[in-house]
Amino acid sequence: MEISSKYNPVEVENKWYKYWMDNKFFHSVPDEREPYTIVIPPPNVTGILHMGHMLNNTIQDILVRRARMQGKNACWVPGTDHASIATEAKVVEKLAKEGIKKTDLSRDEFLKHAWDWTHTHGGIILEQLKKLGASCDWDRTTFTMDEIRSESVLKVFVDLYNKGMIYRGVRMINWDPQALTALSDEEVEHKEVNGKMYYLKYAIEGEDNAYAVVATTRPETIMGDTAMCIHPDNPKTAHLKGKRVIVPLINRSIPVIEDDYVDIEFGTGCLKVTPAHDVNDYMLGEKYNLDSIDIFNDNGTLNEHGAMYAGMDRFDVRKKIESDLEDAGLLEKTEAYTNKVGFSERTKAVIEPKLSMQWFLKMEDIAKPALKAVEDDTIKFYPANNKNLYRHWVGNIKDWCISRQLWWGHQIPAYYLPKGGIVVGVTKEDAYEKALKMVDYELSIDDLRQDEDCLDTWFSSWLWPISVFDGINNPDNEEINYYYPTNDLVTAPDIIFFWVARMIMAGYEYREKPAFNNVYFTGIVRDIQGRKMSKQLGNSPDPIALMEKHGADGVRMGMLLASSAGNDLLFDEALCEQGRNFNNKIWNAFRLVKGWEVSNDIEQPETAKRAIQWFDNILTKATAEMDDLFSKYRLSEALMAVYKLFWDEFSSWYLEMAKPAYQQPIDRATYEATLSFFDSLLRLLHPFMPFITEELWQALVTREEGESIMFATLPKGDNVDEKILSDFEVTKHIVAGVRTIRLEKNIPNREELSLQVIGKHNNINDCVIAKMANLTSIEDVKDKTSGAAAFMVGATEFAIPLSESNIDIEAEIKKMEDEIVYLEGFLKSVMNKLSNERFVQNAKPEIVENERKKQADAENKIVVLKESIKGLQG
RNA sequence: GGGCGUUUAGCUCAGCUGGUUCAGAGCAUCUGCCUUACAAGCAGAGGGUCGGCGGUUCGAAUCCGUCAACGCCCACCA
Repeated sequence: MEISSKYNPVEVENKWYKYWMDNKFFHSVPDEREPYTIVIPPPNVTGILHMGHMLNNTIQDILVRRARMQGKNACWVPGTDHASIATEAKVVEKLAKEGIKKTDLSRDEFLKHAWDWTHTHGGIILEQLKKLGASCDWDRTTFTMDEIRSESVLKVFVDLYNKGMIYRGVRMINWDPQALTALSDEEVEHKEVNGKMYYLKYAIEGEDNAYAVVATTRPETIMGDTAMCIHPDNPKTAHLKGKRVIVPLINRSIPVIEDDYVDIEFGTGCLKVTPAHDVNDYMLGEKYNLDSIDIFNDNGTLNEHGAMYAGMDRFDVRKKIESDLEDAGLLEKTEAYTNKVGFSERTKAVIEPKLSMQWFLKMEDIAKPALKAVEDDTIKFYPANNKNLYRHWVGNIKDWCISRQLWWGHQIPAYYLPKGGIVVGVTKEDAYEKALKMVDYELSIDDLRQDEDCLDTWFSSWLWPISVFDGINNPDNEEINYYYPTNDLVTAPDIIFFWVARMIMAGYEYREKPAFNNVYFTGIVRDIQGRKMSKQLGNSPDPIALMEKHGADGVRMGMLLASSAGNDLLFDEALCEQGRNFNNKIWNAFRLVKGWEVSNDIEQPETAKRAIQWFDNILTKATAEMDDLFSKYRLSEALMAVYKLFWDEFSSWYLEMAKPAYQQPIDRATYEATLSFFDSLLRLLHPFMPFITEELWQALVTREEGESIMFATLPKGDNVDEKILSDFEVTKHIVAGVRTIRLEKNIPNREELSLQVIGKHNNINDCVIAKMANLTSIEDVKDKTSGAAAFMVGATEFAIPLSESNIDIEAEIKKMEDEIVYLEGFLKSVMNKLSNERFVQNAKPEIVENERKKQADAENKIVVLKESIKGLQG
């Protein structure tokens, strides 16, 4: 045999990807067809492919390929994200290894390093996606910091500023002491941490040996205390009213204030107030006009306000101050305590609340249309329960801190004037022109000083569905008008706030249209034990290695099999094996069909006619099922439907029926029908498994250069003849019945048998039964041969006369008696229902009718079986 | 502390508005097969009190209540 019995994906996959690229099959330009658009969630420019990307992009590719095969003008736009914090951190780390400190570099010098890094490591991930078969329009590859995208970002900033939606102000923000930047609320993860509750003794001024005890988790912040707060109605602390207390160790006197913010039940009833380092304390500070003492440097060490701890790290101070307080007799006790601590989503550093001057975007108005769109299903979420999450967040939205103290990103296009004041302009020249109109003094362009900060990465990615078509800079260009709104967005639910919600807002703000019609939220890829995949655990397989081992098609299928809609996915490499096995199954079915010798002179056997008629219907039915499943984004189930169609219906049933006898040629009509079925199956499979389907589609019949299954239209799911299908189900049961008897009686398949039918039987598929079960005859009889092995399908009994050695009358009787016992139990439950007057009165007529039918069938079967037993015994 | 979700076969999951072929699928398991496409395979089989309890109903995996376990999101209790 010249074709290997094992499918070898690797070379096949490379070959066809190149073919698709060479022919520019992924490229889309606007035309008269209906567009279908997806924008990729841009991966970090210097990132590498992980399993989450694999899942996400497999799903996108399935959707895009399917749309393409539905005749739509499919456009999947790829690109990468500059990932401000993550990339800057990597570059800083790399420089550190070379002994270079970021602070020793100028902004321009640093950016040169960052661009070098980006050019060296950038875009690797896109190359990796090609291995997966991603049919992105690579000619459209964009980057959030390329010229068009950068200009878009700056324009939007200026526009929002001019509309009064962007403002600058001092607020309590989340400070990342490692990345040395402010973060938005969304970039902070709150986690439970086992720590201690410290009970500190604050001496009461003017009283000897009298203390007010404060419970705190952060003793290192006492140097920032500017008040102690009690509840006005708390009798336990009433004696402190109007007093002052002394901050331990540093002996500074602070007032006792009263506010009902304090929880009487919690701790000691005394709260230390550190306005510079706690959001609540800050609010108290505002309310009572307290001083704010910032005791931290930006990197989390204490500054000069930290007194004897100046220069030490905040966590070292916590340890040190504990023993110092103890030595001073000012630590009453400590207790184990669990509280929630904020961590930087990127650097994992503990966040420090910090009072700081930052840029903010007002969210209230911009959020309104975005809330409505999801609420009224203009934008549909799959699974829909994410709507709750979305509604809650968008409904309670706070202003977005958009400035970052980083260099890698879009520098904020705001310029400070020498004598105070800010101008905002896309370019320095724009800003200068504006500035000239504002000031009454001599001003040169060099007098303008640009804000040092850059914008949050998400401030560029929220424009993505628009900016990739240049719809910000050229709002009326052909592409944006054609491709926007995009159709589907496929993303992980953990960026619903970061990205999805904000894209919807930008969509309405700048296009007055939804950014996309549907959002498909994938699950999170976990390992088989349900743990998140992480570098630390080392439980994330290398996607490239997986694809080399099982083929991209196999891995795609493995991913999808595990990802039932709306659930996290427990990835198991065994699923890729299942995918690979399926590839092999398809491959071998192809080998069989291609191995047939075709003859024009043979008449088409009846079996083949029946098989073709049946398969035609079941194919159509499965197609309709898949259409329905796709419309609900239940891709995993759609794959399973076509999997079963191919493996069970086509391979195990159809091909076995259509197959000519050993070394015999096949008739032309059956051959053509089989090729046509195979072709349809490959089309249905193509979105899931692009490579093997292209390989076989090309080899199935002679194709022209430049043809591809990518553009073959999908089969239509029409109405089917249910009678043919249900008749065939009975046929299958009869065949299975014979096969079971062969197994039980140890009768080899090659040994021919005959079948007796006792009772009603539609003999339309008898030729099929004979072929599939290797029977010489099927005949209606009144009484079966004594000792024949019998089985029932419906109310009809089938029997196989056996040779002497196989007859076991006892066993036959036992089998039938067991069946009778079961049927009698069943009958009893049916009768219970039917004898219940309220059931007969209240239930729908067809339900009652059905129970009657069940009763009749069961009674009938029991009669047949009893007769049979009598026959055997007699 | 609020809100949401999940709980069905050994595993991963389907089961829409309560009643037909409602207890299912794939994988895994077991049995028999190197049968002339495929042992990465073929044929067959077993396996579940639908998380617990209570209620509504002629009838509940499905509706209601409650409890439990797990998961996620949000929130300023030091």
